[in-house]
Amino acid sequence: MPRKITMADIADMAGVTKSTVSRFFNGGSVGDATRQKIQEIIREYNYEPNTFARLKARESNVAGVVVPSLNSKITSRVVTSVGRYLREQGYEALIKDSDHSIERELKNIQRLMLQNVDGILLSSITITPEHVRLLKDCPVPVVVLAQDFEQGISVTQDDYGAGRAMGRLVGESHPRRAAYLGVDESDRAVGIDRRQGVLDGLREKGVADVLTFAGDYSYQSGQHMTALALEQGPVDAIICATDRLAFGAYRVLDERGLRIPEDVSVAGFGGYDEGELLKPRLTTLKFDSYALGYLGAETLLKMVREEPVPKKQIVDYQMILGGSVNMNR
Amino acid sequence: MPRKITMADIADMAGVTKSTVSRFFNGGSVGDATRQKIQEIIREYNYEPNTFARLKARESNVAGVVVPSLNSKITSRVVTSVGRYLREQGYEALIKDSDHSIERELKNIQRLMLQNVDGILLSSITITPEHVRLLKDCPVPVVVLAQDFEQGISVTQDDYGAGRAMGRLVGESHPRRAAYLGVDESDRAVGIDRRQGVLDGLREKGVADVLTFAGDYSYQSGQHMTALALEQGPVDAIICATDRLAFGAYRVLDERGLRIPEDVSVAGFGGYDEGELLKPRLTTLKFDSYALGYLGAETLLKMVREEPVPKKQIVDYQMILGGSVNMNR
DNA sequence: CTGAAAGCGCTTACAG
DNA sequence: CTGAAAGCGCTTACAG
Repeated sequence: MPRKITMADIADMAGVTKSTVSRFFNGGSVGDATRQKIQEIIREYNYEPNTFARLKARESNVAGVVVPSLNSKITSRVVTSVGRYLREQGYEALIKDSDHSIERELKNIQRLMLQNVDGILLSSITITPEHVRLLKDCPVPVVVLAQDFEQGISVTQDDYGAGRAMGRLVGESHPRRAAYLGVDESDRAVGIDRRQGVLDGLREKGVADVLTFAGDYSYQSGQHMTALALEQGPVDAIICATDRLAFGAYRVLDERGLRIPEDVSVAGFGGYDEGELLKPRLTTLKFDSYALGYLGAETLLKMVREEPVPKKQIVDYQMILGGSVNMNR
Repeated sequence: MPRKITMADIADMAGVTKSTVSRFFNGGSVGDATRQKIQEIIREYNYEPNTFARLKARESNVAGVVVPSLNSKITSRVVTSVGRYLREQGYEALIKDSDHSIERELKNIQRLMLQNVDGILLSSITITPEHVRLLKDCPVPVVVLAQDFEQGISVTQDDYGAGRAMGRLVGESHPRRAAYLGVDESDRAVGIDRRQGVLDGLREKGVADVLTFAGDYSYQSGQHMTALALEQGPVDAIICATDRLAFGAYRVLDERGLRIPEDVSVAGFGGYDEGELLKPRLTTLKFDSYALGYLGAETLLKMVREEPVPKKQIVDYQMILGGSVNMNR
């Protein structure tokens, strides 16, 4: 296998020192003839400097991106969007997947802090006191995505407001008894804020009898919680913390011969394309995940450049009306 | 903001030189008392060495992973699986998303080659002559995922065989006229091999009248190609290169009042969970993407250790029988 | 077991 | 405009 080509090799071939080649890449002054020559050689060898060897550079032009998983639709949207913005700005994304483990998440943050990244985008599973302690000593700017972060800068979704909007919408259908299929409170944004919004929205419309459940984010969990809800007697409406959970609800309701929305209304959060495939189409609420990623990355780079940024930004959401909520009652 | 802590800082605090701290981390000989002391200090400061500063190390313990997109279900499964294996082995994944651009993919490969990674996992959009040229000069081992790679090592799916199995299955339903909704030939595995398998499988069962289409991987494309197929007269069976395309077919057939499978059989590839939600459930074929990632990573690390590896490995697939193919004809 | 020194691939003042 | 030198955070022979 061939040896790796380095900046020194390029310099030799161009008959200059690596100082000059380095300046060529970093926008320092380089003579026209020299520039030509270097240009030719790097093209021939397809050379690009090793970003990670820039140990002495003031800026590394690398941003760390910590994500809870690479398997989630929402996260995929966020990192794709973050990646695009960073690329446009000449930055590279260093993606760290925590694979659903909070210890790995903390470790990932810890590592990035000591690596030469210019900043960190943290799409956290949940912000624990350990997170706060760790981030307090962070030598580079941090932007938290999709979770509130009192101690610093965040770009979030209005989980409470969205929940409330959905609660009201479903409340309009006047269910006698509703169920909320949620997730564990360790995820503050979804587990607590979103749920509270839904409950408040329902109450505003006079719906007070609400069963609440908490599971994980899986399709199976949606099925399981739906079954649990039905065991406790008749339910008119099921609001699910995510579309995937709603998919599970659809299946169980179908198995039991319960019609949507005539017998039971169903609603979700997420706006997954697949909701469109259901009969009836799922009523859901879609957060602008692309905006979340974009704004997060933009805010981080502003912080790197020491420009002022808002402490908190909230992205928009959009209600997608399917036919799964009974509006004729 | 606090300064970054470095190995030299740790060494100072422990009253030794950084040589010793480095040996501590890399398994060199360190006295018991010294070991204790260093242990304490790194715990207190949560220190971990900067992986990317290991410029002189023989091995970086980093593997590059190039993916066409972070938005695809299959890719998500593959990188999750790759990440898990690498982590178990004390390796780190450096993920490079090409965001559907072949130029970016080449650039990503190029960059990784010059960065200090021990090897590269390439989940390529397609292998072009440029890929071959570039990879020929690669200073580190490369494993190609999900595409044949004559010039080197690959872990693939049996796209042809899987296509043929599906072709035969649908052929058993004796459609008078079938349609295949595919993708561009630039993706060799899916665009050519899978399609050819389907066509051959159908032919084996006596189905020769097959309309073929090519689009992209989107839901919209599935709808569009289905509409095109129906314009050309009645069609009994639609085989789609991916489940997403099949979702599009479902929608259009539904809109036209055509029943699945009574009027038209539909089949896909992918085994997405969402196929289960459809009525009837989608008949689909699922490749073992987790095995693909796992084996790919395992093979790469073997190559790094200069152990022998097979030139080509093929992962298994599984037929998932839904109710979308009419078996009563 | 431990340290001094050289070096990895790059960047940055500082001279000239 | 260009180069020599020092340095980034780490690793590795080589002495002792």
